[in-house]
Amino acid sequence: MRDERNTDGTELALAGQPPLERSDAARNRQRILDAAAQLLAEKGPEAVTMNVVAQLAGIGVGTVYRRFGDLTQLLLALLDHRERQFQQAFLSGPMPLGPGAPPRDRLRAFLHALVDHVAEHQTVMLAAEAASPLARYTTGPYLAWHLHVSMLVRRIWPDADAGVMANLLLSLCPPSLIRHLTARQGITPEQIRMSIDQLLDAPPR
Amino acid sequence: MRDERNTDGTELALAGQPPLERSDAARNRQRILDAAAQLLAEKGPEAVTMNVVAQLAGIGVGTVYRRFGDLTQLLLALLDHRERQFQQAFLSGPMPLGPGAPPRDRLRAFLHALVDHVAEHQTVMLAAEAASPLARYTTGPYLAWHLHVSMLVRRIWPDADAGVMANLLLSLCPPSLIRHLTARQGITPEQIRMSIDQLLDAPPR
DNA sequence: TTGCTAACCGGATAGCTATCCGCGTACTCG
DNA sequence: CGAGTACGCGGATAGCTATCCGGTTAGCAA
Repeated sequence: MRDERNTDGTELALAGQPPLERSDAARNRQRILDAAAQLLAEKGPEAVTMNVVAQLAGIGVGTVYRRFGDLTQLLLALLDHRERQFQQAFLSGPMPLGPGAPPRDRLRAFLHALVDHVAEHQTVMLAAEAASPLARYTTGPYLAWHLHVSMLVRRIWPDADAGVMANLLLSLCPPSLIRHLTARQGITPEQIRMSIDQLLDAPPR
Repeated sequence: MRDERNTDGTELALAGQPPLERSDAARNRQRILDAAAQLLAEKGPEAVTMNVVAQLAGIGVGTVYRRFGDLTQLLLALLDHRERQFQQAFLSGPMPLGPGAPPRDRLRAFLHALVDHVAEHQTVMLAAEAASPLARYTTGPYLAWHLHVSMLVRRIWPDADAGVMANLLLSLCPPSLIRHLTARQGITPEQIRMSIDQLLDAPPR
């Protein structure tokens, strides 16, 4: 993955704000993530409990809580890598998702991509949502989505409340709904995207 | 308190099918609901736990689970009365919420009313959502909302997938979002209603 | 190398949800 | 009115999340 130690502390002079993680702490963080990922892959999201993760990682449960706060954050940490990819796609990727396209097209492309993104990671996201529903709105990824959509909304509906509107648009694909539609009703992400388009193109006067 | 038996059949509309509840069971159901309502009113939704409810009601915890299945359903049962009022309002109340108005106006009125309804009961609904996020989509109230909105959608967008579209519209006001906006951001239900309108009136080409 | 200290470790613990099963009782039928 | 039985009762239990705190160790400095 990466260096075991941040031996070169001297060079971190200007990045020195975070007080620097001790090497055993960094090692254990990685063990925890590995154990959680393994459990998730082999036995599904139900099996990812703090106790089991700690045991599999060979450390105490208290350590897991100190590193990740709670189960929700541990689960979300597993998605971190994919989340960064997604962010890069809509911040600086190719059109129409990335910059350059008209705001309306970018919004549509973003919502399409978000549906797929959520559908792909529904198990983890749903487990996180179950552990604490309000957490969603304060996670890094959500805030990034919100910022992006707000910007687009300001350009599409100049006199709307962009903050609220962005939240409404994002709530069109919560993990629980995606899961309900795809797993319990046999709906495909494609069908969901079509309905979203129809909703945004809206009013048959 | 009230009648020991459901001889009067108040709730049992046309159903003799359910094999009739034993009197001690009915008495305990009421005690549980009373205890839960009291806890909710006096100490907030956090305090409503199965153990505490059982103790306050003076019965065993096993009984609470047999009567209500799980915490989510117990909490939702507390809303049952209000839920029926709300249903009556959009099924047979005055225009524009009730029948008679153009579908588009009814949909708008329904979403406005739903925002208020959710905002009013956000604490209970949020606790229910936290206990199990997927339950939302299979509760009686949600199914009733969905049926109603589907009907309106079929008339507004005749060639849309009404089922999916209705779910999307309903997910515009999940308890968690309403709570997040009102409690943590200082947004009023009125502002949320305005943004919903703007979204539905949609596209500034 | 040695000593110091802040940070980390992890088992014990409290309180929760949900299930199980032997005991007790309300209702039915003769 | 009296006996049988199906249903309800509720304490004991397992497994979970999250917290706490005394013992331990990594990293730094001399």
